[in-house]
Amino acid sequence: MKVYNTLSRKKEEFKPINDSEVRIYTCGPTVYNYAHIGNLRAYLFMDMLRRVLKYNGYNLKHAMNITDVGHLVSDEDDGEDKMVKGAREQKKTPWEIAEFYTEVFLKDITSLNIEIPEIIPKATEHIPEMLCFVNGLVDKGFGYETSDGIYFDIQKFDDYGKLSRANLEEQIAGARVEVNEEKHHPADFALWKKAPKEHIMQWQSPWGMGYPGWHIECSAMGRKYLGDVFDIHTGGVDHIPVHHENEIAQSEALLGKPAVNYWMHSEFMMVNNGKMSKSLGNTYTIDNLREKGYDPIAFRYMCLNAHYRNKINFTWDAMQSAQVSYDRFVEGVHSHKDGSEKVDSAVVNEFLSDFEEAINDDLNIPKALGIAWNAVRYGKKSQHIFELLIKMNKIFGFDLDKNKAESNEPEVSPEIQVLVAARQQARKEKNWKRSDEIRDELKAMGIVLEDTPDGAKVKYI
RNA sequence: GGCGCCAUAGCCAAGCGGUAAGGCAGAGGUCUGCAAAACCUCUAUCCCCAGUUCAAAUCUGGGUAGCGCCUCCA
Repeated sequence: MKVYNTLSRKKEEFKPINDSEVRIYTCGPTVYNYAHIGNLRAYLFMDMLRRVLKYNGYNLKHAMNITDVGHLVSDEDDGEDKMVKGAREQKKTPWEIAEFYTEVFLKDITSLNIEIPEIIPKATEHIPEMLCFVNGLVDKGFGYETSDGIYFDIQKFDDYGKLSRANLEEQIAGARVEVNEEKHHPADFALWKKAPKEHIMQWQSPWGMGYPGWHIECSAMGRKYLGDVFDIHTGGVDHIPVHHENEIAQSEALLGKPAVNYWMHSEFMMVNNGKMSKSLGNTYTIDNLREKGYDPIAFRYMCLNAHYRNKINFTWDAMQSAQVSYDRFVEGVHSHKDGSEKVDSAVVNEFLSDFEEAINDDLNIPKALGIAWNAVRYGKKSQHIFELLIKMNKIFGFDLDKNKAESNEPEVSPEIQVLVAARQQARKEKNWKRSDEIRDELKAMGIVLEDTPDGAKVKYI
């Protein structure tokens, strides 16, 4: 299989360090708020990567951190810290907040059929590893102490900026960089911060009480669970310029060699062609989708319909389109379940090989989905096609097993049941007028009937 | 100011040099008492200009539009 490596800006043949087990690190969430659908897209990408690797027979050792220490104390603009503030008002500790949102996050990704990585380390439980990492860097001369913390000296690391290919000098000339006289270089970043007394979370260190810098946790936990050198590191594109650049600097400075072979990044999700961010207030959560009647898996479908390295523009129209497509896709798959027509195995094999070629070409899931549709729409109904689609679904991860009709069957009140029965009776008597009256009546109540051979199906609008 | 991404039908979106996947919407049809649902059929020459090539949506150069990052953010 081929994957696009941000470091080389090219698709490369994927060669794992260890033939049987692929080691991956994914930058996980900071659990201080609800994850929005843009965040979730990144984990959908991670899930695709996992599934394609497994499809190719690899075992996975995959770590995704939970960042539960960081900017909880900051007094940012009020818009965003409402959750945190609210939680504080409820007299919760940062640990309780973290626990709450970690649980919500895991529930959210589960509702999208995202497989949970093998290892979910929490930052607060790895302070010793981080301190060890920082110490190592200081010993090697890459870290230095200032009055407020320990900083990484990027000028000592020749390759700084190689991932984003940023020209530091030029960037700094035009960028707003806070002046910190004590830093050797404006872009030097904190490995460890000394904590003011009022800082909520702090730990003992060789430099007094403090808390870890924003980048060190991933380097330290990745190394602990995956070893000095591992295969793939993933994250969102926003991590390229700073977070991952800094991880590279830390790890390579300490190890004297690259720690990661392939860097993979997923693009952003836009809303109405613009940026989606908490600070703009245009973010949606999984629950928001549910409130509007959308199945989380239909959102999954929407994301799978675009390549992970391209932006997706989220609109409610697109969401609606995805829901309809997804429902029809599932129904289409089932239409082959009991099919008895014969399909040449060459046809099935061609679908499969096209499919495999697509997923192995840097996770071209949208193309694979198109191929699956061609199989669904294939002229003959056949169990062989059904089995093929089931196999493909190892990648897609849709809810094919659940009977959609059943899972969507709403609770029908006795009052409505009476009306439905009355209409059935009228239809039996070919009293179309009465029958249509009842249908209109129900429609006014927000209920739509679909006549099937097994009777009328009740649907809420 | 610097770095980077992108521009394909009404909408979403593949395609990466050999003559435009797929989905939604729309139109027509089958089915149905009528609807609905489902199913079938149909609908583009790829932002503009120039170039390379037997051949370009795909490569090169120049425009134009949009977007992202450079500050916490997937």
